[in-house]
Amino acid sequence: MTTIPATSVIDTPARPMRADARRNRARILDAARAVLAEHGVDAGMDEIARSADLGVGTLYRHFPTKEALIDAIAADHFAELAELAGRALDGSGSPGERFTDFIWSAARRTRGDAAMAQVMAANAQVLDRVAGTKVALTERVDLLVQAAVASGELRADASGADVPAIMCGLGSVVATEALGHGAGWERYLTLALDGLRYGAPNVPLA
Amino acid sequence: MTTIPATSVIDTPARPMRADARRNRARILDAARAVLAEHGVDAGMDEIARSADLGVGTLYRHFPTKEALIDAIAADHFAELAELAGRALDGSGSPGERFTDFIWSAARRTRGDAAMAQVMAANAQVLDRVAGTKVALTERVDLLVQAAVASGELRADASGADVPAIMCGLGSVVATEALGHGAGWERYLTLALDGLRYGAPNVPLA
DNA sequence: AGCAGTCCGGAACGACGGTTCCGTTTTCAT
DNA sequence: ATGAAAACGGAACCGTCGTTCCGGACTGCT
Repeated sequence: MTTIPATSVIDTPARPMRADARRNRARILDAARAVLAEHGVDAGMDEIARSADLGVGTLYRHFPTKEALIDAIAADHFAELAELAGRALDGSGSPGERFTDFIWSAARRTRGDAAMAQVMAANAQVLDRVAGTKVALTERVDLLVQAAVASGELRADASGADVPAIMCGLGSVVATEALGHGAGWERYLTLALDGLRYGAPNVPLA
Repeated sequence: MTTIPATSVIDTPARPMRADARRNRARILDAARAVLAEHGVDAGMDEIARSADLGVGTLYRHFPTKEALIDAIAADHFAELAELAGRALDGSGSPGERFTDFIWSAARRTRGDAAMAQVMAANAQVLDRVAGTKVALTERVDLLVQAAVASGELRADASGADVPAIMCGLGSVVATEALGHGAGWERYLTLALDGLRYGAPNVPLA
């Protein structure tokens, strides 16, 4: 009796992707990353398809929806950030230095990517859908912050939850700057980080 | 010889607006403010018209374009902020207290207004078009910051230009929160303000 | 009251962009 | 080599939304 190899219910399909399909999938992701980075989430599917030298139909074969495509790219982005966080954790220097290293590298990565800046800044739905891929990032950020608090370099009440808020603000500063305004995202980050440092006055003036 | 009273070339029209027109204009602005505050700049003209109990045609009689309507409301908003800045200037307390008073009151005003948060956060074109109404605000903010720097309450390199960056970040934190996320805009503002204080470390750790 | 001019209402229009559909092409196992 | 399954291309579709248009209602002056 020939038993069919028991592929678990939800698993990679028995048959691997055809060669051209695999190649095109990669081209779509590359093109989408580039076009979205330049024009933001409002870029059209046609534009992405053209940039990938493919028909729109092919895009929809690989991603059922524009939303799905953006989610996939956002998930990649957060995976990259998690990777950066991991590298910072393994890095040298004091805990505070590791923390700021991470923040600056993450900011540099996000800068110049209009779509990801928009997602960071104001796209809670996307953030929800990629929540799964964000856990690794969140965990590592928590570790970075806790260590820097313990070493006395960050204020005692600093928390990993402050980081998304800062990055969210950064996203919109970047997005505004991309349109020719703003006083510089570096300046913004410096202020925000200084607010997190130990020694910053914690009690509101007023 | 009867001389026509020389109304300057660009002036309020000789004939005042008809009573119903004036009434409806006010209703449009009220409804637009409310609908936009709740649903953000993506709210439809139909929705605004319905909320004002008027036909869309009437909207377009008063504002040639959706853009014009949003600009008008944004201009009002900045006028309000300028008013708040003026009140802070006249207020009591140290220069630093006056500055933080203004920031907090401006933040409270922007919070709960999705459209204005979006405009602050990422709508450079709108910001351009209302640039005229923004000069009063900018001037007063500069005065507030300069005084607080002089009194030693803000870091020496603080500048009025930092305020838009902070408010821009705040806009996107608020926008994200409106969708159920975020660690609290108050927390964000506190961090940002602490970064501006005198005594905040000015030299990057790394 | 009557009239001219102003203003209103809301159906219809047109542009835009995401999505679908199906004839054609490519791949791959036999 | 060959046929069937898988993938591609891109014109057409459809829903949405800003905007226009014009017949009808309303104001305000005489």
